[in-house]
Amino acid sequence: MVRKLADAGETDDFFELSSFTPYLLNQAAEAQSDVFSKNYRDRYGMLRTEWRVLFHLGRHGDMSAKEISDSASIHKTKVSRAVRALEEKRFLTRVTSPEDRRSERLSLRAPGQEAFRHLCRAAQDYEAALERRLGQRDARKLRVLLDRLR
Amino acid sequence: MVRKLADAGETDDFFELSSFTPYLLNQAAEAQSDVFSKNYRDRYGMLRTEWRVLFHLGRHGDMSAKEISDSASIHKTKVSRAVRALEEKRFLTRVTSPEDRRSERLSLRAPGQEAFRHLCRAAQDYEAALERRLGQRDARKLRVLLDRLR
DNA sequence: CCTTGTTAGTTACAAAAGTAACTAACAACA
DNA sequence: TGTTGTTAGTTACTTTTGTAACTAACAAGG
Repeated sequence: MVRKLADAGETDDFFELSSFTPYLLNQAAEAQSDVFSKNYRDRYGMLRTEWRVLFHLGRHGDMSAKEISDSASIHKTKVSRAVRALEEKRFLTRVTSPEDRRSERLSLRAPGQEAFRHLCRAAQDYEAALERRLGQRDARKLRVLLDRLR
Repeated sequence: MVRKLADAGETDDFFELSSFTPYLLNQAAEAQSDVFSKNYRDRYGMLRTEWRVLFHLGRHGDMSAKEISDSASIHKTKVSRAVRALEEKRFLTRVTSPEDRRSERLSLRAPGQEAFRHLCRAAQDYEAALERRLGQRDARKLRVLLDRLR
């Protein structure tokens, strides 16, 4: 844990990357994401952004790409690509908005709604498993702390 | 926090993406990484993997790419590219190992060592600031929890 | 109408990362 | 020595992401 710089005796470098918070955050995020991504990747061939867009549509009802982009803080090009992918998977339809022909109303189709419900259940199960693993107190504490870091 | 699926009354969907742990983890990790990356990106034009490789060399003294790859859990192609970039920046040299001519001994040059020390200080400062922000207890708790999630 | 400026969304291009296949060197053993 | 298998590291190819430029539509003021 504690060691000096290779040869120079001048620096007292009591620093380990493996206990550096941004590093730990990244490792943990990657590990969790790898595990959960199986749910949308293996069964639906979805990417993370697609699952997020699908979620927002399922959660909030019809929205425009702009609204998703704003509410989910996803860049508009990522949303644009995710929408196209979801459209090709027949998970949603788009209809040009009558009051503003620049924007499109995005709606989940039946298969999209089904995927949404299935993935929500999977997410809830995942969260429950995590909670069992960490204990309810710690799981909640973790969420609070992470929220403060955003 | 609590809402039903758009119109179908059958599903009780008490689930918010914004309190889903993998999502929070990702948001927090990205936010922190964005902030700290300025340190190695703006001043040295380094990528995250390059900073990690530099760190391991500074921390453990001369190593081979394979050793870095193993000890840091970074895929060998990423290490390979990072090593080349660091070499082009004149931060390290490579010498073919005499006892195994497949592998190369990587050594930090003076500018690399300086960058290492500077970035370690920056990381320590960053960690200290985070600790002030969260409080020592919570900062430590966070690290412990993140460690359990890897 | 006709500018000027803004907005929704797409496309094109460049940067980064993952995967697989490759080269060169080693090791072990018939 | 020749064969077979393994390892260190690189390269080629593909996928994903980021950035900038673009198109079409709107809005406000002259």
